[in-house]
Amino acid sequence: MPFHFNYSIMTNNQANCLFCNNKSVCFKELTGDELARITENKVEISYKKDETIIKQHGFASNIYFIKKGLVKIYLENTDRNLIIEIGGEGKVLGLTSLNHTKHYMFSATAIENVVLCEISMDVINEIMQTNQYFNRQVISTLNTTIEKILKKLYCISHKHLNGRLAEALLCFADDIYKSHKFTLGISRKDLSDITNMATENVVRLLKEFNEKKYIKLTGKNIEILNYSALKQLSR
Amino acid sequence: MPFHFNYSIMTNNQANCLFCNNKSVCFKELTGDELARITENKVEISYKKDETIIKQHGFASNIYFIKKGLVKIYLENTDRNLIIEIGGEGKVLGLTSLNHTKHYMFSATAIENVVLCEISMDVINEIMQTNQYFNRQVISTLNTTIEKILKKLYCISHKHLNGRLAEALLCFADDIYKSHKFTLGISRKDLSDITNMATENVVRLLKEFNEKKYIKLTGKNIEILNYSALKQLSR
DNA sequence: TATAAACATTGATATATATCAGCAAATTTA
DNA sequence: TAAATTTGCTGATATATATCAATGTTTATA
Repeated sequence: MPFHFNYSIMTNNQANCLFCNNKSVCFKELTGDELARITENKVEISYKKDETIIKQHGFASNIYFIKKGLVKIYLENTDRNLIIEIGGEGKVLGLTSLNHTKHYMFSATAIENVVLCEISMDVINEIMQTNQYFNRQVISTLNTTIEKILKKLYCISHKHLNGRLAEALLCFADDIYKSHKFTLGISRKDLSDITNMATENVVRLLKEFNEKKYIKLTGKNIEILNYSALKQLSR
Repeated sequence: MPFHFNYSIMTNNQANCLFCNNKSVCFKELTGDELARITENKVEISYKKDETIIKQHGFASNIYFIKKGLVKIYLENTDRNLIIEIGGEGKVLGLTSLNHTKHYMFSATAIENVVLCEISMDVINEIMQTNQYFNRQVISTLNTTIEKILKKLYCISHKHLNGRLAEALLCFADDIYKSHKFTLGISRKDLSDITNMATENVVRLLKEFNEKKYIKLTGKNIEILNYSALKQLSR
């Protein structure tokens, strides 16, 4: 069979950002020119579950706008990871390196199939020089991040195991899957990295919540049965 | 004795910001006009030890630029506080509310006599509309904050008591007092709110460090004797 | 100055949580 | 399909850390 070069795998998805209906709030009020500059310097990429998107300490060359799917954002360590946040549609990764460090502060991995736009940091820096609206959106986004991390810090430092796990489950139901019934895309180990406890304790506590009918647990399928009991525990 | 009205207590310190040699990096490249606007909308104030500067959940009406002295920045709670950072000269408080929330995210209290400039949030918002340099400095400052909080989160979630206390002592020596010999301006209770441990454990560990000759401890006077041992512990 | 209040210290004890070891179940690889 | 690897589960045990109670010490108050 003669060799036919497959052009499609060499061609980046270069849909014009101007016509994208799925823009991050940061990009909502960019001018046509600015969006054109972004179009020239972005690629849309798909990641499969478990693929690494950002590596902590690596050069912060791009930012990533999640269009579809979930990612775990975490601090890496030789012995143990700490998951800071599960990010979904609309989450922008990499802004925390802007005007601060050449490296990423954390790692990010797809926990299900993900579609995102990778945008060159250079063009972001360029737009920051000219568009105040963009800067203010970045500030707003960073402050949202700070609030989330402070909440996490508070949770881990002030709450016991059951409160931390209850809070994580409510976060899945309310913010991530937006339903009282969901299928966890992550392992018990990941849950332990979110709640900062031993995996065995995640297992034991999930079992306990199940026995007390706070949740209905079937492997990775979880249904919240007693929302207010979990809410109470998380205090 | 006839009553003489003391005008001085009614007159704010309105030194012109243009001639201030002590400007935050955020304010370094403002135009003369912008500095004039700030001059009109700022007051220099002194706080005594233990006075509250910012109250968590209060309206974020001003930002505070610390010119002199140390403050503790902390999350409040009915049972227990968590000190996020000890801030000194050059620290700006309140930026984390910009474009995000009308309220302060944390409380701040003077731990020694403090001189600061209180600047109206309105004029800060005004300058953010016109000066990109200012915006970028704010972004830089926020990202520094994020990195610090992440370090704290990591410390509290991954390290044991001795590591957490060692890290706190090194922070005092390296970043806050910038000397291996210093007099702590805070109580053992505050140290426990920094390291997230029981006050009794702070006392016991300080004693242990003293016995092992890692530090020389005399009440609130601390001298670092074995820097590398503490550094090792903090890992 | 006397008294009260807050802070610091110490040892004993209780509790929360991690670790270990062994096994079952599920998933991947050969 | 079988073997190997990972993931989930369970109970027993060890450990880190908090709590409690009592006492000394400093600082604030009457």
